[in-house]
Amino acid sequence: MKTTRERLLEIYRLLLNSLGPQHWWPGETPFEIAVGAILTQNTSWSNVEKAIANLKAAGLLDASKLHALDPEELATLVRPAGYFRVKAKRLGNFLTWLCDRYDGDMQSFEGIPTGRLREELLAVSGIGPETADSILLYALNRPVFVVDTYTARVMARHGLIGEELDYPQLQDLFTSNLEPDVALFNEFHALLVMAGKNYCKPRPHCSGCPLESLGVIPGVRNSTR
DNA sequence: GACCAGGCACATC
DNA sequence: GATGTGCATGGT
Repeated sequence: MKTTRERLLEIYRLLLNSLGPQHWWPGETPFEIAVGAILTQNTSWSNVEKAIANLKAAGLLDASKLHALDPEELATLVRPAGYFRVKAKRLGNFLTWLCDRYDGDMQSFEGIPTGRLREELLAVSGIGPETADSILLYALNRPVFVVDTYTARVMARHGLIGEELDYPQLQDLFTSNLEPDVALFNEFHALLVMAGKNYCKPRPHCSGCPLESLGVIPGVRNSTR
């Protein structure tokens, strides 16, 4: 009988072998990654790219400059990302926190415990668990496992989880069975997203998925948190 | 034209 | 505490 840890690592290897390294997160600076994390909420990355390109072209991919920008102009720039009024507001909330508390400099996070940083991010209206964790892992290299709808769908589709788990439960499945390894967490989440995009689509039923041969992970239904 | 996309806050029961 | 709804562009 394989342990949950062994099953998870088997999934990881299967995905990595078939899909290859994903080189996440697409973004040149921690700030760009954080902006992308907010803009990609329930939105395809191709749309986010257009919005970030607008910000770059305007020379505004900078916390202080964006913070000083007229909110309506910000909304116009991020329009291609969808939900643009909501996202402009959320970006503004993030910028206010970052500029007021950390002088707009994400380098200032160094030395701050991950747990405290997570709490502060979650206190920003518009930043939920996935966005906070994406920023922590991909922008700040903190060992936090990011889960999302793809993660839940891929795992459920292949019978690896027996029911719908909420965010903390799903996250706990990974973090309590894997060592806190930034590189592993980075690649694993990216691979699960790619598997979700390319194979485990909502419909039609996934086919050709690297995980089709897998069985059920026992004992994850009562994962606590 | 329907469906989907790397969520989140808020209203309502 | 659970469930429902608004938010919006752009690709398939």
